[in-house]
Amino acid sequence: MTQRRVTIKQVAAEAGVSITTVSHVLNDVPGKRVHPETRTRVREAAARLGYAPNVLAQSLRTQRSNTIGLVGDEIATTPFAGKIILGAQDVALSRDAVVFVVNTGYQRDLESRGIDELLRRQVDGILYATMYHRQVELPPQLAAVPTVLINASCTTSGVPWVVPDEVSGGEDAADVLLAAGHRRLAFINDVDEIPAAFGREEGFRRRLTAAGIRDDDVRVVTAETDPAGGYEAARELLTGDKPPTGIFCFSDRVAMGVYRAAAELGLRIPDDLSVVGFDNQEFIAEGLHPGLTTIELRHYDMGAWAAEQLFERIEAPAGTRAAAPTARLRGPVIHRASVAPPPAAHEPQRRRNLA
Amino acid sequence: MTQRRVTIKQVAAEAGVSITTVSHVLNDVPGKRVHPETRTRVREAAARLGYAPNVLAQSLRTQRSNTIGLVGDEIATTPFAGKIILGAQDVALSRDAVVFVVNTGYQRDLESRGIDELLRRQVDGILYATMYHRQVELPPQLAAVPTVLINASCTTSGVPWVVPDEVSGGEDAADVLLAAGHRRLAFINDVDEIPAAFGREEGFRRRLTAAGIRDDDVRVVTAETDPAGGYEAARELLTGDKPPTGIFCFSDRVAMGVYRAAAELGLRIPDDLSVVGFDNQEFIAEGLHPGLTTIELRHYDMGAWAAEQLFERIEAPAGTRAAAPTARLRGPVIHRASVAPPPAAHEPQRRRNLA
DNA sequence: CATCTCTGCCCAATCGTTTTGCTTTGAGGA
DNA sequence: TCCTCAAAGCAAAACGATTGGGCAGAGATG
Repeated sequence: MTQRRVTIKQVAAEAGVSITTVSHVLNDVPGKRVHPETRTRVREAAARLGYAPNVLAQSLRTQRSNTIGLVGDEIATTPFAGKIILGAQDVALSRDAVVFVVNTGYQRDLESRGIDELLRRQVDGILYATMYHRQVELPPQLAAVPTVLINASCTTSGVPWVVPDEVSGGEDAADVLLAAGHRRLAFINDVDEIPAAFGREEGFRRRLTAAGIRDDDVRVVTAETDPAGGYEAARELLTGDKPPTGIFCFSDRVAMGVYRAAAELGLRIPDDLSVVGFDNQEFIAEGLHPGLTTIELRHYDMGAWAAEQLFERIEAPAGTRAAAPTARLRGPVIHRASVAPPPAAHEPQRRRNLA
Repeated sequence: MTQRRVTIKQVAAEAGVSITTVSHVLNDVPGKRVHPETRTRVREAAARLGYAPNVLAQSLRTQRSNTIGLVGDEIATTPFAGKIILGAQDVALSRDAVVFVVNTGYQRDLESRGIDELLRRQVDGILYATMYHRQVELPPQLAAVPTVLINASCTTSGVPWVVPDEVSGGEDAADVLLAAGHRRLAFINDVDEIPAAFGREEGFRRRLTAAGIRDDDVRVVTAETDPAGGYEAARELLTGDKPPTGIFCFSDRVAMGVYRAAAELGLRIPDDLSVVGFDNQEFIAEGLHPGLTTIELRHYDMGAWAAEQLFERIEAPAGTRAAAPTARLRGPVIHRASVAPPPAAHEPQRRRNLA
């Protein structure tokens, strides 16, 4: 099996020229003159034999492997991650490059192993992704090779990164609820002190105060980022006095818990309670009933942006070190059916929708 | 940046020997005699310089790249897929190999592009995975290289494959419900005619008849494999006469719809209705309330099994073509809280639980 | 007719390894 | 003193490409 692949030498023989010439015509080397007739002869020979250059040999010679690595703590184990891979892969493939994927879990040694293995294979660059938006310290080995961060920022200068725009995510969530007419709101935030938590809360609060909502009409509580956490938090919010008419959830999974709490309390969504999620996690946001209005996390685009940047840096001649670009990607709000005007009754605030 | 990596030549210089000798000692080439003292001198030099062989050069020479490819239609875009990647990667890394991931979507040309790109990089073998268990025709290019199928079977002989054991999945689901005492059951199957649909139904039915359940006490309906489909199907099942007390769902997403239908009809799970899912799709099975009892799909293990097989075949000397092994992996049932004995009342059948 | 200038092509070095033979050295036997 | 042989190490040829520098031959030029 595995019959030997056809090499440049065979093409040369078939076309009756030297391998040099074959290389010249197949690569369209500028400044090299070869007779048009010979050109087509070579091309035809190559086509006839089904020749495709051996990338290993090519890479060895040119010191460019057309291969990038994607390493991350949970790059393969969460639903988001796949999208990152996909984004990166799509731009890679558009440049005839291929992507190594290394999932490190949270074992520092595995990460190190993986990166070494990639470097030994002369990857042109590495995408370093984290599952949750956070700040990281770069593994030292990465200094040797162009690197771009995904879903993470870092203090080392000169390293581009891309993260979700948490603040405007919070703003957008607020806007959706405000636009529907809600004036008493809550945010179920993550317990962990991470950029996503800070940012979303900041954006959310900012828009509410800008809209003139009084401080004691907005409650921010924290909970575990899962359905159980959301359930607990929502029960507490909804059974207290002056319950919110709209709840913004740190994640779709949290929203899942809110749905349950609402159902138990006899509150219909969206008639009695509006809910906005975060992530647009397929299977949840779409699967809930009614469909969950939520803010999308643009994992595909982060992967693609990062890959673009990476190739940019790989191709830039050594000296040209432009300042490292960074990006905060603003996710669109995905409108489904979980937001509606608040129930008309017993609202102390001015009421606007007098049909 | 990207300071040149240290090569074998530098190690040789540092140790004061030829590169031949360095190679001999570092690879422990059997039958080659080199003085113990020289050995340690070389080893120390290598360590001091932090030498790691260039895999590209190595591969070029040895025709073995220690690299495998994982290509699949949705290898990166579904929650399952990640587990497959992970399983494959883990066994690969344990052999100092690395995994290329190529997601092809359903575009035949992209698939072809991707595979070519992998072959040009001399991958030692390829794992070919499909998202849904089905039968496939192998891309012709794969004939050139060892291949193992994941989640798919194929008619080409000599190609190992691994798939979920659908039949025993159906059996296990039946057993769970039977053991709880249910005698009137339903299966919401997939509309598509795929192995998963056939197999699960076969297993499910087999156990029921073996348990003496009468044919008109088991209903099998089909629905789209999503919450909406499950909802519709469940409503119909539960509002008809002689409604089932236990429902086996083709997938956890379908079960999600069943939960909603039950809630609407005032049926509590598991008191009034028992539900069994399939997939153990994190975030759903666990996130539903009460937690969904379901059959796990062992994606990680499929990835790992396939990778093992692949390396086995790669390492087997050319002539040794053992018959291609195949495997059906039986998933464990994950017990949560959605199954309980049927309600005691108004059962026409013999009643057993007379507390 | 000698020289110059293109044109069209090829030689050989190189990338960093592995691997197949040598070659060198010194000890031991005749 | 010479020969043989094992031990220890090295030179050089791959692997399959790219690339800088030639080199032959045909026209053009003086």
